[in-house]
Amino acid sequence: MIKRTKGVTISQVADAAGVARSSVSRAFTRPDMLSPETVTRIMKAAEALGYVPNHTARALSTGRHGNVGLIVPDIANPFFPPLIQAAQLEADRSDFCIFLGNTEENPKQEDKLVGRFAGQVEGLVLASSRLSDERIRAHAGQLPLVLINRDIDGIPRVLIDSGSGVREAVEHLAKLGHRRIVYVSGPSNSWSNKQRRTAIKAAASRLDIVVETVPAVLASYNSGRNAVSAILATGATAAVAFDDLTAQGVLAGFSEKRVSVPGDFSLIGCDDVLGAVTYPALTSVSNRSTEAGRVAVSLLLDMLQSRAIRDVRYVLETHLVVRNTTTAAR
Amino acid sequence: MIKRTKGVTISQVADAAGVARSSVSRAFTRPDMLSPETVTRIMKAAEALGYVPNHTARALSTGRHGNVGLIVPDIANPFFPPLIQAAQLEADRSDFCIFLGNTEENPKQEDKLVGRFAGQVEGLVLASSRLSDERIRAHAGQLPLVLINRDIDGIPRVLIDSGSGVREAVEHLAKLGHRRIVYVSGPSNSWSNKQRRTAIKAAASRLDIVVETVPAVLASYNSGRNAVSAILATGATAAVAFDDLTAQGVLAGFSEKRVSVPGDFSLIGCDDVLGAVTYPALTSVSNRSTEAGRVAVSLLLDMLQSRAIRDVRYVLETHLVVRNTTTAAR
DNA sequence: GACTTCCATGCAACCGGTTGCATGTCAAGT
DNA sequence: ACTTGACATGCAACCGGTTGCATGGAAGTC
Repeated sequence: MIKRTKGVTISQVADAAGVARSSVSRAFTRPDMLSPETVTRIMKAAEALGYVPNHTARALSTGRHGNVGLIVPDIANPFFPPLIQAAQLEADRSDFCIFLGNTEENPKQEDKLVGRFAGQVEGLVLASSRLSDERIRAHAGQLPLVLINRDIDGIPRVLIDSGSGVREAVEHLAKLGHRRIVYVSGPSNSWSNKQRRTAIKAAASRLDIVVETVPAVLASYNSGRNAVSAILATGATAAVAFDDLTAQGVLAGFSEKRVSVPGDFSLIGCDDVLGAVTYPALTSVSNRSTEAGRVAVSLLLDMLQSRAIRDVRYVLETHLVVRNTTTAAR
Repeated sequence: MIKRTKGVTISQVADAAGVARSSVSRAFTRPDMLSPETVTRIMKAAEALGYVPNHTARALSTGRHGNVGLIVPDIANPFFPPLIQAAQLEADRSDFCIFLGNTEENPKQEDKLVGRFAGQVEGLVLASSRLSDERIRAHAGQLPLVLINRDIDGIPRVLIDSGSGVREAVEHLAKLGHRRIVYVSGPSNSWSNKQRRTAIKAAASRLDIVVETVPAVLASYNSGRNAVSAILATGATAAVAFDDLTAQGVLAGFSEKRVSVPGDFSLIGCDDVLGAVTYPALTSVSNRSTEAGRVAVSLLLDMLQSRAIRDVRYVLETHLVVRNTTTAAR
C-alpha cells in the first residue's frame, strides 16, 4: 500500500530554517535579494522537508500560472499531432505547460472548453477553430488569443497558405500535359477547402485548364472512395484531393476499378500527412503544421511578455512534394 | 484593437447584491443553503457584472483543481490520439480537464513533466511510461496515479493484452488452411513485440503450424516493404505483422511484386490504427486504446472521489478484426 | 408569553504563496 | 562621532475564493 505525503508549506520551511516566510519565498524566486548563506540554509531546509512550491498559490498571488491552452477540433486527424507536439516543445522552452482541448469539431464544445480553460491559462491557441468570428472576438477580449488557420483582423494568427502549394500542384499537372482536372473537395464550411478550391480555380484558369469539382463531403477515406465514379465521369486525367485521406480513398477506389495510378490517372493529395505510406507513394502538398504550432505558441508567449496585442498575420507557404502518383497525361 | 476586461471578483458581486462575500460563494457552490430570492438576486448581479468564478482561487482553498494529467510518450504515434480523445471525453463527463504531456520517449522529460504537473492536477495517468519502476513508485507516493500498459504491483493499471488477439489471428489463419506463416517482427526491445511474438509461437505450436520470424527492425512502412523478399523466400502463405504500419509496407511491397493480397498471400496487422484505410482493407488485431484511455481516467476519478487506492489490474483483451486481406490458403 | 428550534446570513480565519514597505545593522564618508 | 546609504530580513496586506461557527429573527411548542 502506498501512502501519500501531504504538502509541505512555506511556513514549515521558514520555521525549520529560522527565517520569515517571505525569505523562503525570495529564496526561490529572487535569491539575489538574500545573502548567499541564508539562501543555502533555506534550500537545505526545503530539501530536507521535501518542499515543493505550490503552483496554485503562486498563480493566485502573481496572476501567472505558466500554462497556455491549445484547442484543436480533432486530435485523431493526423494533421494535428505534429502541431501539438511542436507547440508543446515551444512552450516547454519557456517553462510553460500546455492544456490540450479537443472539440470533436463541435463549436459548442469549443466554447465550453475555452470557458473552462480561461481561468487557468494565461493565453490560448485556437487551431482551425470552428467558432464564429463573433465568438472568437469575444474570447479574445477575455484573454490573449492566437489563431491557427483562421483569418480575423486584429487577432494574431498563423495561416498555412495551402494556396501556394496547390498552385504548384496545378502547374505541375499542366507541365505534365493534363488539360482537364478534378478537385475532390472537402467540407464546404472549411476555411482550408475554400482556400484550396479558390487557388485551384485561379491557377487553372491562368493555365487554361478545365477544373470540375466533385464533392467528398466528409474529407475522409470513404467519401474519397465513393467519389471515384463521379471523378471518372468527368473525363479528367488528373485530380487534386482536398486532403491526403481523401486522396487515399480515391486511390483505393481506383484500385477496385482497376484504374492504374499514375498510369491511367494522376492524383495529388494535400497536407502530406501520410508521408510515403500509400502505394504508390502519394504526391502531395506539404502542410507545415509543425511550424504553425511552434510559431503560434511563440507568438502567444511574446504577447504575454509584452502585454501587448500586435496585429500579426503570419503566413506559411506550402509546396508541392512530388512522389509517384503523378505522370504525363496519355 | 481589442481591449481586455479585468476580472470581476466575488466582493464586487457581493457589494452589488448587498450581501456578504460568503453568500455569493454559496450562491454558486451550495445554493440550497440560501433563500431562493437571495440566490436570484446574487445571480442577477453576477450576470450584470460578468462575474466568472476564479478557478485558481477556488483550487487554492478547496485543494481541488478539477484537472487530471495524461502523459504519453509520443502523440504522433497513431496509437495514442484515440486514447487521448477517450480520456478527455471521460474526464469531461465529470467536469475535469485534461493536461496533456508528451515525453518524446524520453524518461527525463517524463520525470520533468510529472513534476511540473504535480502541482496543478489532482491525479495522473501515465500511458506506456518509459520511467523505471522506482520512479513510478516514487511519483505514486506524491499523487494518485494510474498506469496504462505498465504492470506494477500496488499501482492501479490498465493493460492491453495483445496476446489474445494475436492468438485469434493464428487460429483464424489455421482455420483457413495456412500451415506455414511468418511473423514480421517489430523493434526487438519492445514489450509489445515480445508479447506478440510469444503469443504467436505458442498458438502456432499448439495448432501445429510452422512460424518463421522475419525482422522489420524499425516497425515502419519502409521496413515492412523491404521485408517482402524475405517473407516470400520462406515459402509461407500468410503473415502476421508487428503492427499495421509494417503491414501496410508489406502490402505495398507485395503490390510492387505483383503478389496479390489476399489471392496469393494472407496478411494480418496489429493495433488496427489504420482502420479500413488500406486497399484491400487490412485484417488486424484491435488495440482497444480507446477503452484504455476511458478506463484509466475513470479509475483515476474513482480514486479521487474515494480517496483510496485499490490495487486494480484491469486487463483489456484484444480481438481479431477480419477484413479483406485474409482468405483460404491455395 | 417564554423557550426552543431552525434557517438564512454574516464574520473571520484559512488555503499558500508574493511583495511593498518598515526596520535594523553595519560599513563607508566627512 | 554622526550621518548616510546599502543591504538583508521581517511584517503584514493581498490574491479570490471557501467554510466552520456565531448571530439574529421567525416560526413552532407548551
